[in-house]
Amino acid sequence: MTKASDRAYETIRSMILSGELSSGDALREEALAQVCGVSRTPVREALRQLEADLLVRRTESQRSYVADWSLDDVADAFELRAMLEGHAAKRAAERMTGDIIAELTACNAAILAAISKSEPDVATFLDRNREFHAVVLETAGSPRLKGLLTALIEQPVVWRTAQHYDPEAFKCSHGEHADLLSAFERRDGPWAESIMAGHIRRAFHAYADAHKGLGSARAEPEKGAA
Amino acid sequence: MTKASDRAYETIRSMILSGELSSGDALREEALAQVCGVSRTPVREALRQLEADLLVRRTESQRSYVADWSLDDVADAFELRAMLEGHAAKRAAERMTGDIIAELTACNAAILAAISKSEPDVATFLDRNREFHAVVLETAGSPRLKGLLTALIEQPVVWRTAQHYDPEAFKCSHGEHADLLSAFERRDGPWAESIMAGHIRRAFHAYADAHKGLGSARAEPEKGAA
DNA sequence: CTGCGCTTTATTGTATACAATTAGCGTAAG
DNA sequence: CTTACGCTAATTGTATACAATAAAGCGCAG
Repeated sequence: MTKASDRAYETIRSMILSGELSSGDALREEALAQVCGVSRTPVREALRQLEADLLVRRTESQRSYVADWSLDDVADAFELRAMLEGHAAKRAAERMTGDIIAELTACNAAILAAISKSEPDVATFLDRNREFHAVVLETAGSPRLKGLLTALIEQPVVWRTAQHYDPEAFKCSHGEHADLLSAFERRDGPWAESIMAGHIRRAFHAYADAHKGLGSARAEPEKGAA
Repeated sequence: MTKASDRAYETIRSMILSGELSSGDALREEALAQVCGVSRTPVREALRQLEADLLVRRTESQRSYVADWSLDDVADAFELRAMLEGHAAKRAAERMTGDIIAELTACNAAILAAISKSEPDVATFLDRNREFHAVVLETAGSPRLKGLLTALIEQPVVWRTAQHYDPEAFKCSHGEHADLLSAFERRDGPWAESIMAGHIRRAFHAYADAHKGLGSARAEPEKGAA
């Protein structure tokens, strides 16, 4: 996207993810246009994209609202993600090269460094973690899989649970990445698939534990990392 | 969507599916606006949607072209579809009710009737087949899965292979639906998953056979049915 | 003849005005 | 008191004008 619509997209998205807008809030184009400092046209485009991202829902009468994510919705998303990213890992293992293994190894080393500090560097962890998964997805070599997963990963639920991670959980995530690298080195697709699926499911349970007691009440936009 | 943008979407979509526009053709907003009898605004919206459907691709410089589907692309799409629809079938089996089984049974009976004529009624076959899969997907009860699969099913490749079907292939498709019903009656999720995945893969091979010899050359927009 | 860079032209991005639709509310009838 | 109808205001959809940007054509220099 280009300048204005991109700006609108990022602005609205961060307003949703930060909690400045809550689930169910109405999104009026005119108001958003003013907030973003652009006209309604790029705002409309951004809303379409956010709708595709499932961060925004539109009623039959074309009005937009911040989507609400029940725990069931979150579980649904994670289940699909586990399946699709597992599949991606399997394909990646079959197509793996030494260069990419090196890249992933470096990435996971950066993750280890970030979480080994006295005060874990969560931002770096999230960035590198995202990069790790992106490289795997790229290596899977399926444009459609990439498209589907991108929509699924870039979601509200997935972005603050890392805050709740204890040192144990960080190490666990790093260790699973290392296991994945072992599977990649051996070109063992099914193994990679199992590890990745488990990796994502663990992330879900970390999220669910942090929210237990809420039942199926709407989930606040929280971040979690796989 | 509303009148104008919907009209633009349908018009452009059918131009692509019918072959009036071929793979790689440039899609200029102004020209399309005139063809559709609307302004550029709804055309732009339609193009965004078609891009999400993967019928249209956009370059980095925001120009739109009719997407080209190599045999590899088609295989990629079918593989994902097999996995996701298999998953949907499994979930559907776990959530199955008598009413829905009755609905699916009626649907498959209509399919049998359509293909039992001296001249198979392909249009009815396609409609009912689509309905059958839609009901299964609905029963799976996962909004996200539904979203992902809808994007994957409504695709160019999938819409004319049924023309190439011989009576055998039609019967095969009907028989697999019947098997699926057996699995649903027994609430056997894994069985349903296997059948559905095989069902989709068979459809892919029907497509591939009809196009063998083309190598990875671009695939004409053809229809195939699962 | 070829390659680079500028000018021109085509195409898309954005803003704004206006039309159409929808929701919200008040009023009046049952 | 409830409900149904209709009016008003708010919101989205569409068209069009203008701005920005990228492609294409042309000329000039090497």
